[in-house]
Amino acid sequence: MLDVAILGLLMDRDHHGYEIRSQLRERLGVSANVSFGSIYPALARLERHGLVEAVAPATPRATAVSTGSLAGERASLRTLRTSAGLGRRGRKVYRITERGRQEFPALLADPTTVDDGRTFSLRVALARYLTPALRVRLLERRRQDLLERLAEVRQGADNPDLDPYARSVMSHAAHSVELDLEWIDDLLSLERSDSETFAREAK
Amino acid sequence: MLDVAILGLLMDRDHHGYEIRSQLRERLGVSANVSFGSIYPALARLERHGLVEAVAPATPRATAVSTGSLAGERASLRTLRTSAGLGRRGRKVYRITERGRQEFPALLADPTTVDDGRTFSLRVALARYLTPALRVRLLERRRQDLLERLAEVRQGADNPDLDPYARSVMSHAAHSVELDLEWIDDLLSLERSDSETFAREAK
DNA sequence: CGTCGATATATCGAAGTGATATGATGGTCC
DNA sequence: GGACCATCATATCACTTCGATATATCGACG
Repeated sequence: MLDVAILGLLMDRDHHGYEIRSQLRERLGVSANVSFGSIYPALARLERHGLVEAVAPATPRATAVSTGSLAGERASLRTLRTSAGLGRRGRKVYRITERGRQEFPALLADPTTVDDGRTFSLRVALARYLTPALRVRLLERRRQDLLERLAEVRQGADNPDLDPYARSVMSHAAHSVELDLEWIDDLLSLERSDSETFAREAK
Repeated sequence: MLDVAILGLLMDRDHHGYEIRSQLRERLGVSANVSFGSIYPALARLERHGLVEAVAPATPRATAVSTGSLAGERASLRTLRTSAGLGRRGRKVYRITERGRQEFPALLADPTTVDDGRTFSLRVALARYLTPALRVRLLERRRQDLLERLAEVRQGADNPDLDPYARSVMSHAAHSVELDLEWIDDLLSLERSDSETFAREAK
């Protein structure tokens, strides 16, 4: 799902790898610091698949092709780095390609992957790129999963075989799932009132 | 942290791999189904390190060393499987070793690893194996982390740059963290009232 | 008798983590 | 002006975990 998150950020504007990490926290609500050991390979992967591309920095200034002077060699080195997408300060800025833009909504909506808490939050954070119908499907699928999970943890919370600490974990998990369900129900009612508004306006 | 979870289950009683997966959900509150692709390698790892060992099943019955008859070959096959810890139906039951028992509390309390939600819940579910002082340290460390996280997500919830969906994710994250903090504060006050009770009794 | 669903172990490639290395940039203190 | 340090930035490594897949056994059902 990291690929989707990165594409989601690039839909807005270009980013380099280091920046993506902070943006994941600040804009998409990802709680853990995603490691660079996953971000850089992910960018390379996306580039290989043609969904993103490295862009030349704002100040390319790599015009000099002077003869073999020391300054010339420096310039040609700079040109090399620039052509590879390496800008000032060694930054490598990525842009989403046209193909990336086209395929992103399908990746975001992909119904074959089952959501856990993290991927679901990520998808909601990017939900503006989904159609209203896909948003509702996303929310209702998660709602079903949470209802099943709620039954499980409630059973655990009442299980006298468990010691007080384990029961406390179960009971807190139940409250946490209940909070999630309230959130989802709020989002669902917003979706429905939006579509009503739309229906009324269409009349 | 899977190793700690498995050892925690084995502290109670022997288990085989397949069973461990269900027990993680039922007794330790792990929400995602941990894949067998991590459980079996984890058991092999723990066995290699001498923290767990395969046990012979309840009905070993591997006495026959008859000559090369067909029945004899079957029996020797059975013996082979039995000696490797493979019981009836191919089950491989594991037991925690004495060394495993000794090292488990230190692994569970390990202060060098930073908790996310999953590892923290896991540790609380196994908190009966910690001393009261280590329990309090665990809870207070997590409390600090959550306070920092709360400031972050509250900022995100108020950030007008974000669209309504992303803000909703941030706002729900804030509520969720608040719920976690209430839980931790409850657990902490329980720890303190327990130690008071102990202090009173010691008088 | 066959076969279907649950039990059970095992392995593979891909993806993520945490640690570590390396270097450029910008600010500050004397 | 220059020495120095924190931050910014990319990259790579070994190890862990995941998701999919293969395989075999057991019990129940018609």
